[in-house]
Amino acid sequence: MRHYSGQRRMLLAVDCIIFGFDGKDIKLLLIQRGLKPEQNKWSLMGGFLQPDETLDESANRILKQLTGIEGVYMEQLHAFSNINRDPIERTVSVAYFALIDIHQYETQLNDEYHAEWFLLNKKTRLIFDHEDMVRLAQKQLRYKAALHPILFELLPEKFTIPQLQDLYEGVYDAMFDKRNFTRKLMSTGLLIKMKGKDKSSSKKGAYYYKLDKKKYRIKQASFLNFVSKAEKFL
Amino acid sequence: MRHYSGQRRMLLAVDCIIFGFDGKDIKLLLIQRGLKPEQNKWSLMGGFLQPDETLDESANRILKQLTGIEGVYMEQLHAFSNINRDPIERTVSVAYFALIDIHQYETQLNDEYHAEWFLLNKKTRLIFDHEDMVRLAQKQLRYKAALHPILFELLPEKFTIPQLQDLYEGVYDAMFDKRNFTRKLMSTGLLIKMKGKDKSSSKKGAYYYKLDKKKYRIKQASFLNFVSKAEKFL
DNA sequence: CCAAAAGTGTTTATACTACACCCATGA
DNA sequence: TCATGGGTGTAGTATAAACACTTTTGG
Repeated sequence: MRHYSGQRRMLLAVDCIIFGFDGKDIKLLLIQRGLKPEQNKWSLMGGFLQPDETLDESANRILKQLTGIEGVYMEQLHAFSNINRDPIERTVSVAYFALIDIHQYETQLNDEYHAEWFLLNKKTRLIFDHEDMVRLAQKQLRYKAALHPILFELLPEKFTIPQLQDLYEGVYDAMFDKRNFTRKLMSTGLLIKMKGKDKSSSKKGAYYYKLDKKKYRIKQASFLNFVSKAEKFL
Repeated sequence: MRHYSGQRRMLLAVDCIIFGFDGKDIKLLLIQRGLKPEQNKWSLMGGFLQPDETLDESANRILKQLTGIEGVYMEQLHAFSNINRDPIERTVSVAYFALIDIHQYETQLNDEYHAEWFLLNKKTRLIFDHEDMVRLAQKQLRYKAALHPILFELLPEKFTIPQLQDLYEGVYDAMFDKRNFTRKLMSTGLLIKMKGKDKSSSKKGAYYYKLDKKKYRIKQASFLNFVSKAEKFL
């Protein structure tokens, strides 16, 4: 037997929700769709699953095509399968979300795709069910970041505590007490204080920190509690 | 335009990891596969996604075919896409996991499929990548149950605290202090004490409780802390 | 010298852990 | 009457929350 008979084959797509942080705000990378239908409308970066690749490989290929970057944090989010989600043809799409450091890559954007960073809360109309995908990704980001230290993926090698706090406050759309925030952060043992200071946002300057990468890899698999109960969900 | 051109269509399958609890142990519902290849080997219950259904609908249809039951807790787990996961033909499978009360349904099993309940830790060899699916489902069950009160889905309407504790201990393969466990449980406000007692497992008998369904629906969306940090993951 | 952001401690309340004895009953 | 499992309380520790002043320095 070479095939299953009597079953219909379908298109499988992969769409990437790409989050970035510019030091102040959380942003979403969108492209102007080249294909019809909905040509020139804003859309997530996506593509079709190829015969010789897994979904993970496909998502990484797509991310690389658009941004030129590889090896970033990426996880499978959800498969979307509404029958008419793509008006042209039945297509099931598996959404992935990725976290990248904007600064490292903003110059690498591939112009061919007319990509742009959008503020996450500035609701841009997207094609198909891409808005559902973004909503779910945002929910998942909050969920995950409340328990695991994944938001470091959005920061450059060197970062300051106030930057980190801005990031968490952006993700949860909430304000945190900086004393309690700093204490929690330090209690993880994940941060290493560096010599220099970042003076770009104050006269006094804020110390740079970097991640203790060894501990980071271990702790990713375990729970943390960055965010208080009430704030874990909106 | 009626179709996307130049893209290959593929088979999409849905496989269901069905967990049950018999009052003592957590079990997994497996079937003897009717189709070749691997005919007569044990397998998850699965099927192909049909043109007129979403993945959620497909998973529910498959569950109903096998067990006759509907309306149980079910969530999408993950899409599995290894290129040769099915040796016959490239097939991407979306796994779902379901929680059902064994007692309510054990008589409804459809004999056509030679279904049987297996102890979760008794490692039965499964076809394809179904063991990966089960492992991931088990991990997800632990993750979710540490934060949300989903394990009630495995119990009948009326249940006792010791049953509930057996259930949690089974899921986490750990022992909990019954005083602390009871206190945590009661502090959720989700349980309503009933008149009768279950005398099937002791002479004194244990009080029956039922869920406060209204509060349950609200709390499912929020965090709980049934399990201590150390035990959230194995 | 002063505006603006960085950095730092203490107190209180809540939640978690460890731990041991009495109760009810059927056999 | 006794073996079996069910039910209950407390004290100590750890974690989280609320809260305000001092430091640094470029302009």
